[in-house]
Amino acid sequence: LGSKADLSLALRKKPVQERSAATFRAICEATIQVLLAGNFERLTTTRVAERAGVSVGTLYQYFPNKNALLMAVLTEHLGSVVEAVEQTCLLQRGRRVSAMVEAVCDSYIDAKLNRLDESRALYRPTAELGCEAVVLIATNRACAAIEKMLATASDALFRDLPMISKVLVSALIGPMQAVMDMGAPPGLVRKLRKHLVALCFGYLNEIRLHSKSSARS
Amino acid sequence: LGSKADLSLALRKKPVQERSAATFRAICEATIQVLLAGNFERLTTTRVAERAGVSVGTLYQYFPNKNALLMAVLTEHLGSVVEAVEQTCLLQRGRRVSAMVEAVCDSYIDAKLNRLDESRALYRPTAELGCEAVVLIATNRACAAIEKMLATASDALFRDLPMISKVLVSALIGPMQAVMDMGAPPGLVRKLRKHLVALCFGYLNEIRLHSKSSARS
DNA sequence: ACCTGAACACCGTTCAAGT
DNA sequence: ACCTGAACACCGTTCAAGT
Repeated sequence: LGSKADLSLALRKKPVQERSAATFRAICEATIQVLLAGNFERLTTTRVAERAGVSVGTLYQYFPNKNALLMAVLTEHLGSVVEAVEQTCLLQRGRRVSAMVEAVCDSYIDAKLNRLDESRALYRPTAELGCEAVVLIATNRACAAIEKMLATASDALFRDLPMISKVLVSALIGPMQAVMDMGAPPGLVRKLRKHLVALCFGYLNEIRLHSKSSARS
Repeated sequence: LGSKADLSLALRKKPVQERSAATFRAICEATIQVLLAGNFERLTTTRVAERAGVSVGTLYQYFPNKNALLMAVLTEHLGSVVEAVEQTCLLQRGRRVSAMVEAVCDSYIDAKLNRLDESRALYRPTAELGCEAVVLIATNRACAAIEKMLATASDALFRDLPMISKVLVSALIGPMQAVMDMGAPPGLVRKLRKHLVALCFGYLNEIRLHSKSSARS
């Protein structure tokens, strides 16, 4: 037995054959089931395998460790959210800043709400080792999309768009998460929409290149 | 042996006597040491006890479980950050919004940077069970402080300050965390300062009650 | 080629026994 | 009053053996 934990998240087998693909999916779905059922601590390789109807050994044929199992599911989840944002960004190219901000905020919120349970179950262990890497990939994709969109704005010019997009993305995540932790009641979500738009729009208005500078400080 | 985990975070013994207080502190310090030394997975009750020069049993006289140990350290860390922000908020009462925003952002960033290593080591397991509760207490304190300060602003009026302060706090955490995950290089920190100010100021400018409304959408 | 499940190492937690 | 450390339950992971 190696003393160092295998931290690689790469899967051991891609669904090479017909039957094994079903097993693979069953394990992934069982993971979400177990996660939704109980606390994060209830997530046990044995329990997942049991729920998937296979033995532990089978699980370890496809995933190198428990974390990889969790990350696979998280990757899938984040991917679907990012995809929604990317779509919106494409559609908004050439529009005015206010339209862009509203559309992106809406699509982000909606994508999250579509999978509220999954998202809440998944964000508990988000800060685990190896998870940051996965989250970073997702946020980088979102940043790239937002960056390119903003570069095409018809009514504003920006300096340092890489930084601006990173601030926007990371600033949006916190309030969204907070609202979801409170169960995302509709009234609060409505308020959140308005405030996130104000946050983004106010920020962009503040750091955009002004022709006439508004004195401050 | 009870099958349910003891999730209570309450300490079992407050430093009742002279000697035991030293033991208590030793365990807390050992926890940070172990955390700073290796990965989060290296944090083991046995290892912490060993480093503190006591046996595992002694550790469990003071902390009901491993999580409580972690939370005690995190609480201390977050408390010091919040305290800095609270101080600044008091000092800024009655000032203009721009001054408030700059001062609060600075104090938040500085408080975090003062304990950069600790903060980075601590935020790995932040999303663990029971941690959210502790984080919530800290953010609620920060929100209350910011809310009261904003209510005294000389140049602006706000509606729904509870919501506004919550958005501000949770929006600031993300970008800050991202920069710290990158090691917080000075150049990036400088940029962060500017961008967080712009984020807060732009947002507040956007949602404050206007006398003359600037047309949007 | 894929699956099984007993076996191993290790960790959180306890408790009878020590001083 | 405080500490010890062997003991217990349980979990992640493996691997020889099965089909």
